[in-house]
Amino acid sequence: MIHVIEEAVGFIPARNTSLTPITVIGTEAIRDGFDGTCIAQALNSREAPGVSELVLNPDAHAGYGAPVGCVMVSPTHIYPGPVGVDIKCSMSLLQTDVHEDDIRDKTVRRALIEAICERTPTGAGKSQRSVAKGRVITEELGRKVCIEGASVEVCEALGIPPEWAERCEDSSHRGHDRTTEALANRLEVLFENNKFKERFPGKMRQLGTYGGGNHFGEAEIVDIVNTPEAKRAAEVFGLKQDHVAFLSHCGSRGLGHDLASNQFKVLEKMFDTWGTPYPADDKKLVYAPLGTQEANDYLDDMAIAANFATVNHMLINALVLEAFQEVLPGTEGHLVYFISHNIARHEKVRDKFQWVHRKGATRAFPAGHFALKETPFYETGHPILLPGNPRDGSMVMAALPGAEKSCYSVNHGAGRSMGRRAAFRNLDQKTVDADFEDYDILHNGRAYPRDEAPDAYKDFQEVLASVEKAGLAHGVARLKARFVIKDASKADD
DNA sequence: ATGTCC
Repeated sequence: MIHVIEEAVGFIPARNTSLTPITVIGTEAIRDGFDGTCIAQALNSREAPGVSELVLNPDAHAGYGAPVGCVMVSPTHIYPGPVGVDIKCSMSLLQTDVHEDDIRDKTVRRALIEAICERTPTGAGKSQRSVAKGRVITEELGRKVCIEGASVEVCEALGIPPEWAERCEDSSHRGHDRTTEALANRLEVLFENNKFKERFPGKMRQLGTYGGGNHFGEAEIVDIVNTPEAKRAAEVFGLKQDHVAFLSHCGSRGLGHDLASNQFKVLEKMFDTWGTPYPADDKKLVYAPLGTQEANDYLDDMAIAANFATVNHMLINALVLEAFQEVLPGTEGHLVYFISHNIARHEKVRDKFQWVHRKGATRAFPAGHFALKETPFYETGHPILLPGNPRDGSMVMAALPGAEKSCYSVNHGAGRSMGRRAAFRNLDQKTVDADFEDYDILHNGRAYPRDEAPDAYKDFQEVLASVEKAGLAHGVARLKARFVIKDASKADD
């Protein structure tokens, strides 16, 4: 079914042969590993109205309507499902000046884990502990967070260095008409709903928290790839060889979840009212044609959730830095980058502006891309932050011109190889925990959640090899985990 | 992903 063009590039013909085929990135081992549901979802998504292009990345697996690990492009339609329920789920990396030798001692690492967990809790529904050291999130500030994202005023109110904004893929999102007013207006409409209004203060108190599932914080040792391009990029990114960097994965928490779920419901109702057929009979592929009220509302909700996710990440990084400073006084740190893998962006694809839905996919603009002109990364490409797993490491990459073939996108990590239920059934707790013991990686839980174990995910080296062989990006630095912060409430299930 | 079903 997958036709091979190069070692790690192939295609799947669309069911409707008048459509261009689905681009598939992945070596033979990766291609053989895609499950049937994932391929079916890719075919469904390809034939959905207004979709001009679909890319399946090596980390792809079955998702909500569209596969996690795909890129869906449309000049005319917006698709909430292929953005996902965790709007602007993202990665961020904080580089510290702490040397790896300074955290070799387990006692130091345990103290760091405690100091970080004290400020940035994990788990569903968790809010900030003691409102994270004096930070008070009033309703007014919460509104500003949603409307402005990481603006100077919001950053200053929350103790976030405002200069980190230039280290963001997008530090603030605007509404459907590219104004901030649209978001202010939309928020007023949302507040007319009593449930939203009641839940709003609680949602805002989740700023600076990780949540559950695959979200995590991880202390890493940086190992810069030994090539001239990698060294040059690492210097621009501000990476420090053999020093501790902190990698975070989280998104828009309960707010994004509520806004996304509500949009699915609203659009489904519209489809049913109008008798509009669902793409490939899948309700999860509901859409709104651009220019309609429904599309505008969705784009505004997406921007509000994205702004929240942005400030959430920035605050987590500020709190993590504070935690390091408490345990290791004098620690300095700066944000390397913050980049999403669950968002739709208006980008130039094949010479025209289109909505690029990245569902578990990371933007990959190479050096010289016009959109990077005003950023520090015009000469190198922006950092691409790819979590693998604690045992086998994570990776910082930078895009190559070849990324054009995947609509300037790469994967977002390793990708699941087994579902959560299968992981609980198939993986042995002792074996999972032994990995952490053997590799001397500490974590905050009593046991590591089996559904999040390294072996519940695909072979990260094979995924990375796919990206490199396809010519999409090159490695800049390897990240080696030293401790993990993660919701461990399901570890003993 | 998610006060894991309003």
